[in-house]
Amino acid sequence: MTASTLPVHASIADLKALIERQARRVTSYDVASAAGVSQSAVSRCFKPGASVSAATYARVMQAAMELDYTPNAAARSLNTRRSNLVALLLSDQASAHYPELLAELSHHFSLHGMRLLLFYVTAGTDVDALLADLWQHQVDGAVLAASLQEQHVNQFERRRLPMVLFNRSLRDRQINAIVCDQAGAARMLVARLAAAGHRRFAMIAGPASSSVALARRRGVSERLSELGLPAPLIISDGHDDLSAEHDYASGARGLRQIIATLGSAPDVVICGNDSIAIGCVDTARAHFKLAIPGQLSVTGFDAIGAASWSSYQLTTVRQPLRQMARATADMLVGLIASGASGVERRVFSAAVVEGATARMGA
Amino acid sequence: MTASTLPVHASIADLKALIERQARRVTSYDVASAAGVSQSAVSRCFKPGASVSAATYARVMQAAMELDYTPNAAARSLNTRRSNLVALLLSDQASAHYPELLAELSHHFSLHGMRLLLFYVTAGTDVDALLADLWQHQVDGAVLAASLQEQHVNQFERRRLPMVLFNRSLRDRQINAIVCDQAGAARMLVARLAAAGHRRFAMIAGPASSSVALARRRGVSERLSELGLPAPLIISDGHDDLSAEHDYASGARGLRQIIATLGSAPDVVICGNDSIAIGCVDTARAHFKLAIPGQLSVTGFDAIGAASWSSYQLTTVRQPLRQMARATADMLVGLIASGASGVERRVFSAAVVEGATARMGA
DNA sequence: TTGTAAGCGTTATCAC
DNA sequence: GTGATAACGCTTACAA
Repeated sequence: MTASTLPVHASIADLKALIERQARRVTSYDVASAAGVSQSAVSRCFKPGASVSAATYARVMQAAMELDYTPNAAARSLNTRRSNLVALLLSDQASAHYPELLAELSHHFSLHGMRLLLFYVTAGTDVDALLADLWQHQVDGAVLAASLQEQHVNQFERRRLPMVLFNRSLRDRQINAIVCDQAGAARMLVARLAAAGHRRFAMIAGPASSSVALARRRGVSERLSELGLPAPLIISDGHDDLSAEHDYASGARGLRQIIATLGSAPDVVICGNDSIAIGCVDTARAHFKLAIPGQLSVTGFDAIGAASWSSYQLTTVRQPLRQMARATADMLVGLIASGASGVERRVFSAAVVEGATARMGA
Repeated sequence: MTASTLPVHASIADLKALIERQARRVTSYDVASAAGVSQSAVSRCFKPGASVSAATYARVMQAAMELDYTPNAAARSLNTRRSNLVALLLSDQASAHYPELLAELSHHFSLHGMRLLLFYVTAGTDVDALLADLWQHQVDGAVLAASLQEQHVNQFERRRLPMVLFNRSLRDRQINAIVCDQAGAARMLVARLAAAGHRRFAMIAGPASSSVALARRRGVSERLSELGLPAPLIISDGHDDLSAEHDYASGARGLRQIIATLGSAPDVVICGNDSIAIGCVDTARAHFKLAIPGQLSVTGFDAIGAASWSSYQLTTVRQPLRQMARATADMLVGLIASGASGVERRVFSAAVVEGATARMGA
């Protein structure tokens, strides 16, 4: 027993000292020599479905543990051409409106052994430089949750980098995407409001730079026209400075503008998102002394945390964000694994959350 | 002219076809052969301060462009031992309370050419597995913005991986950190409230698992005792399910519990964060019909977006989050560059935001 | 300034 | 099951 263990321990200590002196990393060669096997045996032990005898495996793992050995992802990536990295292109809008998105995506990708490399796309971002950096990192795929110009999206295709658009699409282009039917959600909301007797609609839309906001706006207009109701008065701030405070302020401003324009309150104000809606509700109550939903209905989108606060209990629309995050990971992982080219577009639908800020007939 | 350009174009097309056929990536060798230089010349052209003649540089860049060449970060990382990757360990608490943190960190690291690799640490996370994955990725450093056990933090030191703790610290340990003086902020708040005449204090603390929440709680208690005021009644939910809704609900529950325990409302309720405070304000108004701040003062922490909404105008405390993010990037980049070992701890201080939910004497 | 050649630490192919 | 050996694509002395 001592005869077999002592020499091993001695050599492990020596090895560690040697590695230290040479200021290099612990490699699979070190583990191999410590375990008395070949380097390729070590490599196999760290590959999930490889054929190694139990005895070899045990000795290798023991040595690896004693040396604090960890496989080097850069070296592996060089060889396998798989980095297990996924680029996430995120706008500050997306992260502001869907704080849980990131955690969900991260979670689902990690289930597949993949990690997220973060690329924030904000107003001042040099997208070309960002992409140049992105290509270098050899990511296996990308999730596009930021609005990019078509020319930039095209580069992903040219480089054959698997990608999935999240809640956005490109006109006249078939691209893999996970989306929520924003227009459909808006249409449904309009239909329910109309059924409950609302006739004079107004809307405070989100930023025109957001495809989500545009789709909601389109859905509202179209459905109203189909129902033979008058076109809504639509207010839209040109704000790209996306912060909850800004949205709140545009809700407040928007309502004032609507009432100034119409001369009186409409039946309902459909707001492009919940922050806007809350700003609208607060202004309606405090400034115009309107009872909600008695004298004015207000609705939002997204079902953020504050929407359920008892002061608001906002009538809003919830996207199945967790499912969408999961679908995004599954789709991208599938594309990466199969190298497939078939374009798929998964459309989720949103659900109206009946709160207490809109009259909804029985 | 044609004599010099035509052949080049022909060979570039051939080269692209060849690479395509061999299903391999475009390498610096391809660029070298297209530009008629050696591979190392190409490498130099992509290295910032290298010595290359203008003519060579131009031809290389031309060829690189035509071939869509991009340096391979994995290969570079393999021999420079620098990945330009920073691991960000994030709790869902941190991302929920500081939605802008991520964007700020990402921005400041990108200024140094570094990208964030995301590691979410949530309740169910297997931290050992997470760290195993982290080591493999050869990150140059790590930002720890999640609560980890000491044994896990120690592993970063053992592996000599530069790290910076964000808004947390380890008892009896000197570790590089960027923090905000939560206890100091709480003390200042207490002092101001006491000066304005508040005597009976209560607190609805955040989760005991959060070091930030604990520090705030400690600051409140200590300062009150120094002032010779009675110890506060402290309510704390054991909630680790961190969502804005949950915080809001604990604010509501907390106030009921406080009033039930004391038999009447205290002078002020200091809440561990803004969501809790807003829940408390709503319940005070709607359920207990208390005028705020007339009959009850309420304060929060963090100055989230909703704190400034006109229904609340919360008196709260703001951390200089952007500066802290910047300092984090600077510190970590410095540590990576210098291989330094000196421990530094930068402490930022927070500022009271005078809202309308607490009586603050002149 | 430019080219040659030796790594960096893996995985993969192929005999044994 | 196991061990040589050749990539993977780059950086970096060193020589020219």
